[in-house]
Amino acid sequence: MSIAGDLIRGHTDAIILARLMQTDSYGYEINKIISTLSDGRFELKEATLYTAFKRLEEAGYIASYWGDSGAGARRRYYTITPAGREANRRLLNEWRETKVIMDQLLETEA
Amino acid sequence: MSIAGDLIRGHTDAIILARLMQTDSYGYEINKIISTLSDGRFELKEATLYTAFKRLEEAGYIASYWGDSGAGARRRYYTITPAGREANRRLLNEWRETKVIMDQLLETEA
DNA sequence: ACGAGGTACCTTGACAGGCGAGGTATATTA
DNA sequence: TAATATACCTCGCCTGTCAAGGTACCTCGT
Repeated sequence: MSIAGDLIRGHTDAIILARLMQTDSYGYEINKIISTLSDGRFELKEATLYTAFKRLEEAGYIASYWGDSGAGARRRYYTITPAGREANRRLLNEWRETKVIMDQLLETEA
Repeated sequence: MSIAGDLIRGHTDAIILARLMQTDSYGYEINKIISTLSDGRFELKEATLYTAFKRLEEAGYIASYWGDSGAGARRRYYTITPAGREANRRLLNEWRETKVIMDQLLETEA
């Protein structure tokens, strides 16, 4: 089974920030890692990914710089800002909260 | 903390069907129960709720009938159909899958 | 008698995020 | 030289959420 768009909607930013908490990275790589971490069951579409980068950068949660490529085209690296780390904490808490509530709503026999 | 719309987006149908798996119910009551089950941390907005009923009925997952009201205005009751029970199983599995994947994406130090 | 508040339903229009489709450019390998 | 992988980006559609507004009934206090 694979997980589609609206199920993840609202968590895209959290996923990206979580990656950048580990290390600076660039779009293509982030997508690969997400795919790997989810055992291929989920991947952000490119349009979604780059839209999210733009949104996050405008919000001041990430910053970017051009890095040199190993092989292939040039890479735009992203790094998380202090505000981004803060947002990451908040979004992680929101996700944990969402889990609890959703479980209550879906798994309860009330 | 309370949970906003987009975090739940895509799971609205699952939430409603889960309620109707227990018993027939009507909009106003379903909303109350959802609010109660989530300890007031989440509630579907009315517009969202009625949009969802329409969508679910068109999909053949629920059916409706007018019931008599105890006190107040008339009530439109909803009942889950066999196809709806099937959908409920599928959506519940999707949610469980989503949890696993999201946890891998958000909680992993990879 | 009347107003307030709870019960109960519904629609319209705006908005935002996901994504299909399309485009650009470079490096490697067959 | 063609294919494939790397790598970035934009446009426009679609869909679900929701603020705002509307209708109607019943009860209770004054």
